[in-house]
Order: sequence, then C-alpha cells, then structure tokens
Amino acid sequence: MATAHDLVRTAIWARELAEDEIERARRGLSERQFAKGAYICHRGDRLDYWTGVITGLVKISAISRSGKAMTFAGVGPGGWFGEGSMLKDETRKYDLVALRDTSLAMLNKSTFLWLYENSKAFNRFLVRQLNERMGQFIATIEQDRILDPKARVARNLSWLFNPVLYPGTGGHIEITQEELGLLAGVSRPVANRSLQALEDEGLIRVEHERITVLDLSRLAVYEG
DNA sequence: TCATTAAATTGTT
DNA sequence: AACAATTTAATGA
Repeated sequence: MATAHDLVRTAIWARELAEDEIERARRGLSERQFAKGAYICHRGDRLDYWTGVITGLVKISAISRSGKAMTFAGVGPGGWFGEGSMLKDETRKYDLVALRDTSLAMLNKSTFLWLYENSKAFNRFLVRQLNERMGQFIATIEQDRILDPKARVARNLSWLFNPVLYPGTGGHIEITQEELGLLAGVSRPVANRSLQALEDEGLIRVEHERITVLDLSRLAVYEG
C-alpha cells in the first residue's frame, strides 16, 4: 500500500517540483484513515489541510437552501482538493464524506502556503486545477435541475475520468454501482439502468466493480 | 491447486 | 424495498 511519504513522488503536482520543494512537501504530509460513511469534514468546519486521496473515494457535496443535496464532485485515488479553502482562509463550504474506506494524504497549511509562495511549478499546477474545477462547477449547476438521472450518472462518471484532475486512471476505475448512485444522487437501481443504457450506446463498458470509459468526450457533454 | 462457502455486487421485480 | 443471480474472496483439504 502506498504511504503519504511515497505519494509525493507520484503526486501529479509534485512532478515538476524541484528536489528541495519535494522534500519540504514530504515533511508537511501526514496520513489519515476514514471508515466508509464517515464525515471527513462538515460544512462550516475548519480543515487546515490540503487533501489528497491515496485510496478510496470521497464525495464533495452541499445542501442547497431548498434542502436538496447536491454533489459537486467525486474524488478518487490521485485527486487533490481543498485549495480554495487554503487560499481564502475560510471554513469549508461543503461536506466531505468517505463513500468507502478511505486513506487520505494531508498537507498542512503552512507547507501549502510555502509552496504557493515559493514554487512556480506548484502555482502552474494550481492554476490548471482551479481552471478545471471551474468547468466542472459550471456543469454541476446546470445538472441539478436540467438533466435526467441517466445524464447525471454520465457526467459524474466523466468527472472521475478527468485526465487533468485524476491523471492516474488509465481508462477504467473501480467503483460499485451503489457508490456511483450516491455520487450522482440517484438510487442504485436507477444507476444500474443508466449504466446499461450508456453501455448500449457504446460510451462505456460495465464490468464487475469496474467501469471502463470508451468515449470520454461524449460522456462529458451527455444530455440524454 | 482445487472445491466449498461466505460476502459483496449486480440485475430485476 | 426485497429477491435472485453472479462474481469475488476466503478458507481448508
């Protein structure tokens, strides 16, 4: 199993960092485990770490004023999140839930800010990441009321395959239909039917505890 | 290595 | 929500 220490070597944001910067990042990293269903952070809490998923799956969601649950993103192994709260010094504006047993790498705030101030490579990564999230966020807003369940499943799937946010995933991810249902905000049977329909349309291939994406570009803009 | 069983996931109703 | 079928994992011969 990969540890937080090893992770620095493979983390996407560390690829272009200088040796001394990597060493600095390594010292600021710690590791924490979360059981399936556990809250990593509630909305309004202060969480002074930039967080990366080593193993497992995390849902980032919020409750709208009307009381409706809304998923912003699912984050799988290799994904990092929370840079917004680091830079703005605010409490979290969303809930973080571990959808399955999850191991997280946590970079403390002072180290994060040091990299932010001193590393040009780290800043390049942050810009790419924030830009990518912006696109996803906009898609999320229209998803909530416009799209049918099948399209929501399709888009949530495409997020998990985003090559900028999760470069590790080589075409397929391991996720159960129940977990995908939790992410997309649909029941498991609906997730099941949606996946079968998407497979019929040649966009994905459904296997046991695993989904392979055949046409990511179409999946990302799927509207039914 | 193979067979059996238990547990988890998927497909339907 | 409940049930049946399928696949994986774990165990032990």
